[in-house]
Amino acid sequence: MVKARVRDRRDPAERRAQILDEAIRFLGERGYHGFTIQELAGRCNITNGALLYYFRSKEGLLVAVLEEYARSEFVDLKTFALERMRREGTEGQLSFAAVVEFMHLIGVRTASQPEIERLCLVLQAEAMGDPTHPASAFFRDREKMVTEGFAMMLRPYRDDAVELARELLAMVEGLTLRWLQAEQAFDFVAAWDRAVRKLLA
Amino acid sequence: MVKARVRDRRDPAERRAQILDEAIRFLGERGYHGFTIQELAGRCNITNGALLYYFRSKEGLLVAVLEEYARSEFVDLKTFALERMRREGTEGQLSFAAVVEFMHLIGVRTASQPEIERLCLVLQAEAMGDPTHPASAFFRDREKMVTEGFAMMLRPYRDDAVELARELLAMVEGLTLRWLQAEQAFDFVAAWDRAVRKLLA
Amino acid sequence: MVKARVRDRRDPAERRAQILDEAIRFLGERGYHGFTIQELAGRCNITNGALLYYFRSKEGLLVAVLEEYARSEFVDLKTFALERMRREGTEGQLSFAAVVEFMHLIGVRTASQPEIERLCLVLQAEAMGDPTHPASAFFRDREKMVTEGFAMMLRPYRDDAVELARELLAMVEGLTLRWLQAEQAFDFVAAWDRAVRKLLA
Amino acid sequence: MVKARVRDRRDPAERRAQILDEAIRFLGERGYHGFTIQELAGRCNITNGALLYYFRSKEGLLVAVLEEYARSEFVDLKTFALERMRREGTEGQLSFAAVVEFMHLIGVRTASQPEIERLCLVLQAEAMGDPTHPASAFFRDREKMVTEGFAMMLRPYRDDAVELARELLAMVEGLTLRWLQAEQAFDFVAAWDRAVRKLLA
DNA sequence: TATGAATGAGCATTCATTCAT
DNA sequence: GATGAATGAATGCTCATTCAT
Repeated sequence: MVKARVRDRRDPAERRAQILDEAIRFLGERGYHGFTIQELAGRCNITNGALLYYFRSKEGLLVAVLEEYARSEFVDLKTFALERMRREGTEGQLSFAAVVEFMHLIGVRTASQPEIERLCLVLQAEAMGDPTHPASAFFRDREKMVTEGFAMMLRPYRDDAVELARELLAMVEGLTLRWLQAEQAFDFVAAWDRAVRKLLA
Repeated sequence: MVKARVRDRRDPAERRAQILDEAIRFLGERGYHGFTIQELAGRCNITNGALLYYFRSKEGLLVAVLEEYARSEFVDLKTFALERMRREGTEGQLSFAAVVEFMHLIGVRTASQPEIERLCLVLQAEAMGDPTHPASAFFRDREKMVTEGFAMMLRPYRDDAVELARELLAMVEGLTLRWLQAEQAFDFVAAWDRAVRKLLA
Repeated sequence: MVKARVRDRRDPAERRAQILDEAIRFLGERGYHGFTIQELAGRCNITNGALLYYFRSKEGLLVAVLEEYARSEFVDLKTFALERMRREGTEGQLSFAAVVEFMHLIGVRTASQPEIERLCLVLQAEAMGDPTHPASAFFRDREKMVTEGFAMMLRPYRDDAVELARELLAMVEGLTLRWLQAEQAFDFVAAWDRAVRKLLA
Repeated sequence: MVKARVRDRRDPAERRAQILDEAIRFLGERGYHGFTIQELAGRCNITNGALLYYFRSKEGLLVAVLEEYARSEFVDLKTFALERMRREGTEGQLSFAAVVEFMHLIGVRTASQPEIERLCLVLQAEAMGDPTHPASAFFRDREKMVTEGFAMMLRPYRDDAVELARELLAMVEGLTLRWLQAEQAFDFVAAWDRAVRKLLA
């Protein structure tokens, strides 16, 4: 309006990253339907026009956030798995000890990025019952991929790999939910490690 | 001319129930921010004015849905617990066998009302990061109540009652999430019973 | 809704009077555009349906209020004038002393019914610039009638009867406005009598 | 297809002024409760969204109009008073001749801006009986300020300064009311000057 | 790159009015 | 006479998106 905001020119990549970062937090708080371009732009100290210059639409922004999320997860976890397999000389298979360590790593990762976990949980829940939700396909695919990934890891050591995979995944998500709900009032990694031990017993 | 809606007068209690029922489904699909009074009214074949005649506001409707949910849960589970305690002659304490049965009952209940479970999950996630969400207080309170309730049940039999309660609750919610995500593609009750056995082992 | 209001059957004339009375107060507070049938019905402890049974529409109610107002004013003032003329044996003409007394009576009347005066002022202002206002014609006519009435009274004693009439009328209304604005903080009759003396000097 | 509104970009200050100008007229016609953002936008040939871009809400618009009104009145009248005091070398006091001239100036001002005067009258009446009206405080304060201002001016020359102030103010407002009601059918300035002479006699 | 004025569609809510009971 | 469920048309306001600068 009459604000006379100072024009704040920045490096495009940097700005994109800033928006993405703020978007993760904000989307995690409000969900896709509850957040607004306008307010997100405000949090980034830019105008809504500028924001839409980087992400063509609200949905475009969501997709970018989701892609960034998938990429970072892939990098962290896959890197670990590949690295381990190379070291152990096994091909496409992790030792049982490595599987346990992998589970632990998941816990550490989760505990270290509560905002991203919240985002994931909120969007997943929002998209769950609604096939028209722009994140619907993403989470349906992810569900399948991740279950199969876990099952494959466990198959050499258990007959009930699929059920076990399901239990482990249910536990991480359920525990994360309670952890965030309780405002991180308990030690997530400890709780998760304990639960893993029981489920893998 | 597409109008020609016939005035459709109904018994108030019946209409209220109809709206509530439709609202549970719709809220579970879209969440609080994603659903609109307009469309819900359409699904009920009434005007938005008529809907707001029964529930003074969007938030009022949500509260009514939540209250209905809490009431029905309370009736089902508390009834079982009290009945059991009476039969067993114990006071304020369930036998271990009854606790196991109680867990089973929870699974059966969950599997029998997927829409309500979805509603609960979606709203909980939506409200999680946002203290201004109209369901925020409800789920914060519920979290505490339910954790304490579980812990109390388990205390006579385990030293780690609180942690165990947390694990069990995380498991139901996580399993429900996956079950709904996978469009109920696996046997929920069996999966839950199996997980309970492991966690209580 | 679920209120179970007790059916409160009453004598029609009495009910009509009750509604009219409440309507004068409420219309005076909010004006025609600012008041709602719903709230007025609430103040009368009946349903909006019942209210519209007596006055077919919002506009109908306004007209009834205006008619009642005009009737009561006519009765009070005209009665005095006619009575005086009869006593003085003059025909269609008041003695100067009677005119002064008439002015005083107007002041007393005004001071005795602030709600009605507020109603009149509010509706008049509201209707002033808006020919589509349902009270527009009423106040246009009244303006003419009342100015001519005053001028006629004064003509035998003054050459500038029209201007004087205007001044007197402007003064009553202006004084009433300030009196109501100031929440009746000064003696209206005294102020008016004083002003009349000056203007008639 | 009736759309085809051409995007009409304008200088913000100019647009604001245009809206304010149109708002004064429209508010004066319908009052706060009777006017709609929608129709005002139509008169300005913009969408209601654009209008609310300049004034955040209906109430915000009213406040802006009132502020503009107060500012312009202050400038016109205070300027005259200060200028006069400077010329006459008196401090904080106007000569009696200047007071008379000041009254005349008020009349000229009033006659020159019927729309603004109507606005003021309509809003004042509307707000009079209703403490929740957004202009309520404004007119309550103004009432006090203006009465005291007049009284102060008159105090050096009269013992009954307060009563006299009241009479003068009642007269301007009453006369304005009749002038607007009668669609400006008489010479306002002449009528007011005449009345002032009588009241100051 | 970024701004910010403007649009158009949509949303929750209000309200006068109707009408079966 | 009176109730209250239901309608339909507004109304203020929000918001994703466009676009000239």
